[in-house]
Amino acid sequence: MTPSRQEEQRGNLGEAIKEAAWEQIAEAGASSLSLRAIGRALGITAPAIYNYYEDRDALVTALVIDAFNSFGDRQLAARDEFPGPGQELERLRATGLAYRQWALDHPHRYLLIFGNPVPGYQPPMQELLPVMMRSLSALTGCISELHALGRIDLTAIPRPLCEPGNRFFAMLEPADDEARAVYALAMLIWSRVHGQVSLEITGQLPPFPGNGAALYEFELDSIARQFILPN
Amino acid sequence: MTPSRQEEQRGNLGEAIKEAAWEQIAEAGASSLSLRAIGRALGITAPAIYNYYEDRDALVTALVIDAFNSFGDRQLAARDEFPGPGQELERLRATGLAYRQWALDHPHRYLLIFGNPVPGYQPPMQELLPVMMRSLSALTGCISELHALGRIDLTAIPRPLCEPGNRFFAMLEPADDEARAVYALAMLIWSRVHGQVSLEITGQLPPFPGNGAALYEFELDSIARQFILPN
DNA sequence: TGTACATCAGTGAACGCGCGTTCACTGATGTAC
DNA sequence: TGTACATCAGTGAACGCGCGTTCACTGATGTAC
Repeated sequence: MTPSRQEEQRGNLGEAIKEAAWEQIAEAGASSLSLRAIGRALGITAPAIYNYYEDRDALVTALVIDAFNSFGDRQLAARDEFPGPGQELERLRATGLAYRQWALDHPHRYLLIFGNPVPGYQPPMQELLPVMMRSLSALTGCISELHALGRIDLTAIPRPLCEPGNRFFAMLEPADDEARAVYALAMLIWSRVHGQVSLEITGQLPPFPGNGAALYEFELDSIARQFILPN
Repeated sequence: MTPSRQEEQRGNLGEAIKEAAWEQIAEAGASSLSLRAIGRALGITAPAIYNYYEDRDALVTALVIDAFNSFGDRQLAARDEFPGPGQELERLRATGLAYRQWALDHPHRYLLIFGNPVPGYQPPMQELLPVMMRSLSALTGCISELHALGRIDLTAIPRPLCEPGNRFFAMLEPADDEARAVYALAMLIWSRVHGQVSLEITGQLPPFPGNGAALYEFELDSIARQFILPN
């Protein structure tokens, strides 16, 4: 059954609303997202939006999910440009570079999902957690893969981080010490990468306005040197 | 001349306004700061606030400055607990630990100064830059000090980061390559430290809810191992 | 010590604004016979 | 092919709300003689 004209229209306006929302967020940040302003931008009235999203929070949730998916897609695509065996390090590096590049391309989306919480918005964690995990799956996948090849230097990862008994590890079904170490490393890498990227896109990395790339690549190399064994 | 009762009162209410503002920020974030709500909390009317701050932006600026100063003070005090010669590494470590602890103690102040920009607030950079620099002066001071002792491994710092010709280095008067390398290292450290701290206080570092300290101390050690030569 | 005056922190009403959400509606589109 | 009906996306008015900021004011406090 092909979609009726009504259904087509419905789908299109639903997307157009999100696009207008992103434009607003890019101009003034996520916290000043306004249904009335979206309506104005699209030449419709604000109540029309309720045909597409239950309320303002539902729209924000849709935006967050889209952002996570776009972010994850970009990293997975970059990783998959080095599909061969023996290219594990290249895959990790490509994932890291894609992480930063997506954030630079979409600073407001990055800040929406990883920055300050949006005031008044209560994120539906149950719905968001899987899509958030997926958005980091290229990174965790690369690390797991290297670990399977015995190339993660487990001795470089501090013991306390591998202990069971916290809510995150509880989600990984049968996790042994090694599996936990692998995840701990992924989070450590994430933390370093996020630090620079978040300072960079908020304009707070003063020394290197033109050299963010150099600092970032140095950090990726530092990570590889510190935790990954040569082949 | 001792302050008149009017002047005393004036000073106290000015401070009380900031305290009430911090309480509001702690509850709902900086972007929902409202003069009327502050008035309500203090049992005064909103226009009275205009006797103390020119407008809402001026109040936010005062809060930002206070936060930077409190943040800087804490790090400088922690550093100064190891005043002896030969305690340079302890000073650096104490500074780093104080950085995280202050952020954990005052997450909303940290997010105000280093997180997403406050929507609608245009920070007066000229006024804020010195106080921001001071808030990181414990870190930059420790690094300079180690450098003076020849204990910074300059070969570990990538060349591109030390090149002149960007706005930050332009502020440092007679800067040679080495001085630039020292600042570059400080910013690199800042970026790593900020990454973990910002994820931690926004509740996004899932694996280590109780182990943030362990990961953080590991990162401080990694920094020392990577960039600082043994005595 | 007492009186007249000046100061000025805080008031309360008002301005114009924007917001999310509800609700009865209308009018174009699509369906059934 | 033509007519009667059903659907439902979008409208426009209204609800109650909160906001920053202005302004003329008042009344307690402090000062000068």
